[in-house]
Amino acid sequence: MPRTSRTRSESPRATSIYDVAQEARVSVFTVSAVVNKKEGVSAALTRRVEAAIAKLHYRPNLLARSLARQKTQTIGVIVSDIANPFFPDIVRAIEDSAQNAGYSALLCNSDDNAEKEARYIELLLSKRVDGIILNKASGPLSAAHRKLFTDQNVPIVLLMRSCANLKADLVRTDDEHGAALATAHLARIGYRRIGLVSGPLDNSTGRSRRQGYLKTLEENNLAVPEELLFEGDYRIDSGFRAGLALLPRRPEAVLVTNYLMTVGFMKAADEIGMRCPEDFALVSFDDFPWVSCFRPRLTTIELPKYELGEAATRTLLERIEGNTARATTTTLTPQLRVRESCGFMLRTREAREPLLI
Amino acid sequence: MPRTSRTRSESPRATSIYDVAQEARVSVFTVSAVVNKKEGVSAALTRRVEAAIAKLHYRPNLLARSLARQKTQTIGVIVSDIANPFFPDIVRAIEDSAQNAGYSALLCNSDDNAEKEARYIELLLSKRVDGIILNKASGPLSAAHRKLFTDQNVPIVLLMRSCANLKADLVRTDDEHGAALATAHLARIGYRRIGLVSGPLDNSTGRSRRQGYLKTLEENNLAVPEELLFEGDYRIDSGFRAGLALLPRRPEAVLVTNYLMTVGFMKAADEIGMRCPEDFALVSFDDFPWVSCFRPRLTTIELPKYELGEAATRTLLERIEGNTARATTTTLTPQLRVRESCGFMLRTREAREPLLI
DNA sequence: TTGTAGGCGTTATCAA
DNA sequence: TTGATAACGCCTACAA
Repeated sequence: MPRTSRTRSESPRATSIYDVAQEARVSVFTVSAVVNKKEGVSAALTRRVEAAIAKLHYRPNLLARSLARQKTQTIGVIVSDIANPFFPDIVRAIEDSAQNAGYSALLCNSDDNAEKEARYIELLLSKRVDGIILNKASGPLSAAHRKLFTDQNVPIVLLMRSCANLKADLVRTDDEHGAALATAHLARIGYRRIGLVSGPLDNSTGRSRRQGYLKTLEENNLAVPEELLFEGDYRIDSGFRAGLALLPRRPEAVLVTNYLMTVGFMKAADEIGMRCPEDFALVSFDDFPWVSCFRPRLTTIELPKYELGEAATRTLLERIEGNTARATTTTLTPQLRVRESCGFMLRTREAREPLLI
Repeated sequence: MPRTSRTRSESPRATSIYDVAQEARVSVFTVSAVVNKKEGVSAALTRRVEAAIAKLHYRPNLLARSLARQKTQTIGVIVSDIANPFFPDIVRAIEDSAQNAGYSALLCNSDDNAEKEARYIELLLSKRVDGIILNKASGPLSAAHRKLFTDQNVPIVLLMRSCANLKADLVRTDDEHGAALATAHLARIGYRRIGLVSGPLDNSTGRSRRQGYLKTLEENNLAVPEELLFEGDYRIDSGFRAGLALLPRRPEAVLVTNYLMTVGFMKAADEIGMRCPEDFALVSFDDFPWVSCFRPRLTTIELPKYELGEAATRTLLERIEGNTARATTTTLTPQLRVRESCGFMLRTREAREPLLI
């Protein structure tokens, strides 16, 4: 058989299964069987092969294996931006879970840009990943791409954001509930003019959080303060602009639907010279270990990031292993963490003071 | 030629270069030439091939290409933990730069654990990545692994931490200088009992920062307060323990050498009931957009994270493209950002007061 | 300019 | 139990 003169590369080829077979005086089949721990290779040959492997430092070329097996043991992960602190924990969980199951993760940042996302999807598919975890950019999926997924039979699980024209597994948090928790908390404290800094309304997360907010206002017989609604894009700058726009209109409280926008919002408050919670109350989305260390301590809606990543990976791997049941939605429950930025302590103290007079 | 009956898989094969060749009534060579935009294919055939590609939605299998070309257009990235806020920006930069040059990034978390790191290195090598960016775990590299790199001719660039027995390119920040800047600033304000919460001293970063601190104490004729030195591991909990250990000993100031440990340290201060900067001054390492929004505003040594990732990728890609010059070290300069936690404002006010009496 | 066929390093089928 | 050999899908030296 081939393996003749090494025409192309001058650098010595890495030792292949042929070299091992030759060294151990067996066929490549036997080497392959030993490497893959298959039953039924005699002890004698197994020993010889193992010795040859050790001697030659043989390591199977996973590229060739992937090509032959039609399986790469690799998943693609597309998030909008790993530098957004919402994602690192999720990606960490994905990588952990994938690795434990023998998979690696290819990381992509879409910047919530449909074109970039489309390019990444094609790339991942060309690289023949076994599945994709997708934090979908705003907007629908192109028909061509949808066809690609089904044609190539590559499972995909949606992370956080659903996609109108793609019925795939979805792993998300209960955003409407989260926003409702936050809004209800503010209403309970006694605020009536409660503003909202939402995410983009062309995706499910942004809409759900807004919905939870609106529903709760209604439940509390609070009018929707149209001049206190702001649509951001989950980035710092939009939070900053939201602050500049909303704070002069004197909201009593505001719900900011992610951490980065809260950061921008607080910057704006600094510039304007308004303090939280004295001049306005705030509840933020997403919790981090450091928010309880600095003032104002943010009252937040905690999103179980690591669990999100775990669930997404678990779901994807099940699909890869052959689960063909219909698409599921896994919804994790967020939690309200009351601290200081909502002015809870403040109000209760104020409320007590009149009694003291 | 082969491509006979489809023995193995029942699911329809993805369209391959052969299908395109057949559809366009040309040879695979011609298709390959068109796909790779090689000179010298007649306009007529080019048209036919392109039509066939479009009709069949052909996308080259990058796995097969990698195997044939002996190049995967993929780099491996091993960091201790993407959930540590120091890394997301770096990884983002790496992914951006890699993508721009036509490479993808495989992400791995070593948890600063030598065994885990070793497993990842073997995995990446087996996957035939074209190069590796390594934020080395503490401890030397095993001889076997060093041999692997040279044998397989896979370039590697070290990120932040050097490695005693591996002469490879290194991209890092000037940690000694950074720590010196911080310490000098504290000394200038007038503190004399300055503590240190260092990282692990078995790696270069931890040692350098400690060295910068010690050197600067000496330059300022300050004794080393042995009871105010604490060796942490860059995680929150070690910062917390550092706080519990050091704060009761009443340091005037403390240099905490990363953000997560600062978070733990502040938690400890909260529990003990000591305030920053009133009861102790603090300078932290690493800066984030949100540190200026919450109190106390941290005075920090800013590390150019994105630039670090860019430089590491650039260096690696040059090696991959064939640069064989001797190993280089790229050192980026950190910067002092004076805010409130160092007590600068406080002290200057106090300093003025006596004059007012 | 285009085609033929061998090689990349595995896996897996089918004989022996 | 083992071996020979055809895939996997692409690239490319060499021939035509």
